[in-house]
Amino acid sequence: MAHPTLEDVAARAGVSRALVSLVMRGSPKVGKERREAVLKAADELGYRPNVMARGLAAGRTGMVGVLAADLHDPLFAALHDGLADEAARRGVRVLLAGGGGRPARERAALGELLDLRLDGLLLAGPRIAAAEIERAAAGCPVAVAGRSLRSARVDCATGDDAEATRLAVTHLAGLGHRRIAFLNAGPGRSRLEKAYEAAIAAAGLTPVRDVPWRSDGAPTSVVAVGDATGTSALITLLRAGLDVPGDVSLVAVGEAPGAEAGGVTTVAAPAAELGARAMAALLDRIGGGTGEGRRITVPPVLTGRATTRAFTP
Amino acid sequence: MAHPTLEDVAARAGVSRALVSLVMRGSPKVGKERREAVLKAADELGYRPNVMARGLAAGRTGMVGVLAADLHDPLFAALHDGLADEAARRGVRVLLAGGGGRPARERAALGELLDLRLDGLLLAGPRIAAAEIERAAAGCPVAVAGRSLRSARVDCATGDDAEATRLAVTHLAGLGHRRIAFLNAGPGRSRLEKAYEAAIAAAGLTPVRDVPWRSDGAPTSVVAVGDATGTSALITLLRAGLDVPGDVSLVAVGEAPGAEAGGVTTVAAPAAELGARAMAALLDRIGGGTGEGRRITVPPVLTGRATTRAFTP
DNA sequence: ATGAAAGCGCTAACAG
DNA sequence: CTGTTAGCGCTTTCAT
Repeated sequence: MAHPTLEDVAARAGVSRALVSLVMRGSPKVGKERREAVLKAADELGYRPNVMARGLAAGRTGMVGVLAADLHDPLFAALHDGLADEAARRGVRVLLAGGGGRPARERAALGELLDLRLDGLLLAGPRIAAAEIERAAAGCPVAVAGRSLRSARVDCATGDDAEATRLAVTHLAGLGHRRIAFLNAGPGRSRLEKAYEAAIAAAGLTPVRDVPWRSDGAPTSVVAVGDATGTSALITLLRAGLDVPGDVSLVAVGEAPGAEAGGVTTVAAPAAELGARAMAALLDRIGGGTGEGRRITVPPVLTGRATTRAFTP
Repeated sequence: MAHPTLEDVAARAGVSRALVSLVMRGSPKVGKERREAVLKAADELGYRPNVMARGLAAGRTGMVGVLAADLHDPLFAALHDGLADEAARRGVRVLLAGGGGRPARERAALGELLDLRLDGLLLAGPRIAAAEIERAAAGCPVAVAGRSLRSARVDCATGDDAEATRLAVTHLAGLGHRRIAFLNAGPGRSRLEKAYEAAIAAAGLTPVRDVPWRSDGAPTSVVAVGDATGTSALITLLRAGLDVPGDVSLVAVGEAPGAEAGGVTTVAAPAAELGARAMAALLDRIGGGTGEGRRITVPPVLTGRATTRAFTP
């Protein structure tokens, strides 16, 4: 028998279907004797409950969907580690769908996930319009990780890259660096640059701009911002013939691919925690009814690796 | 109404449920008039078919599951691009599950996917035992990408890293390099090292081993093997004070994270094609009944970037 | 061309 | 404690 059903198990164990259903869900009100008979029959037949049928009948599936806007983003893998752990801890299954980095695909994937009628949805770094998310949230509990929405019924967990930038500057300043440059290759330039400037000012320093390497007032350290900037920045510096961290120290803001392998000191939101917090909020919402959408901010963490060193004149 | 059903649509359109079902699936044998009435009602109600119910009733879901052994592997994202395209092209939905890099988790995720009773399963880089895969394949069409199984009922699509290594050596030799070193940081050392040696011999050269940089017989080029080797190798070389590709050329075998951003010349299996081929095989198997398990080998491709240059004495 | 009826595999009240 | 009876939302014969 390819896929034995509840009924097959019941027949083999000589009991009713309902009894088997109870046993499969671990109900306490079944006699030891019968329970074991059922378990034995199920095992012999290789019975596995059909999740679809179960979901249809119960009205809940015990599964949540996770929509990854972009599977290429290494951030997502870390995020997934955290949210999967949290879900496993609470006995919930996770199903993924990938948005392929394109809003159109993401929208389609969201629709597919919605059509599955899962218990909830977690959107990781969504790029689609807020209104679309809002609409999805009307029919299904929704949480978002990596983007903040102003919505009453969506929980959001985000990092704080302005704070991360500030932390990077502070760290470098604490190491004795006085000339700290800012390097950007990504969106959000002005916002993070402002954070940089504010942090520089707060440390009693002045921004370093467009000063050539090895010149007199050359920076002794760099804060690199933007997703792919960490390792690329290191390579750029090395290519310029600089010793890192001998000549300049480097701190990358945000988890760049290969930052660990490349030994780049990084300050970023702990992605796993971001995922776990978002999942926790989602499961709370699913379980505990409703409430205002939560705004969760996870503070950035500095991971010291091999590209920073105290400034020595 | 939160989730209108077929029945709601039927009532609103003044027809029977069966009629609506036909229309939703685009059957040609429905009068134009009624069809439009149904479509209109469905639209007004915001009707979305429940895929669980549909799957249960139809015996097919129109979805395949993809199990990613390790979401962290950037290879998977590329693989997914290819397989998702192929699936979309053939009107099939894709659902993902992540193995978290640990066989135990992968096993669990496989079970969950199996319990969903999808139309088929695609295993990406599975680390679990062949016997387990075989067992899964007994109850559900299965294809594997990134690992070769000797199984009659599982289709496998793989790259060929020995061939990739050979190609890397040949490319460098073609560029005029005579002293080509081999750098390894990963499993499979002996196999790839043999491929390196064979290619070196075929090019009429001799292997370069343990010769210090800048010494007399120092290598003028390097073939770096192993998953994280590409960018790390570049960083290592730069750190050693070498100009790349001025002093040495570098070819990484396998798609390393950040290889593109770092501008590292790479020779690797085109992951998207790997995914597409595996998905195609799976869908063929689902559609066209059975047949011997296919063995698909996708030849590696060289992506010239900024770390190689012709040798000039 | 359209509707009625019988399930798909399971859960959830109910009775016993 | 256990079995019976209805569905969950949809597809699919089979009549009409």
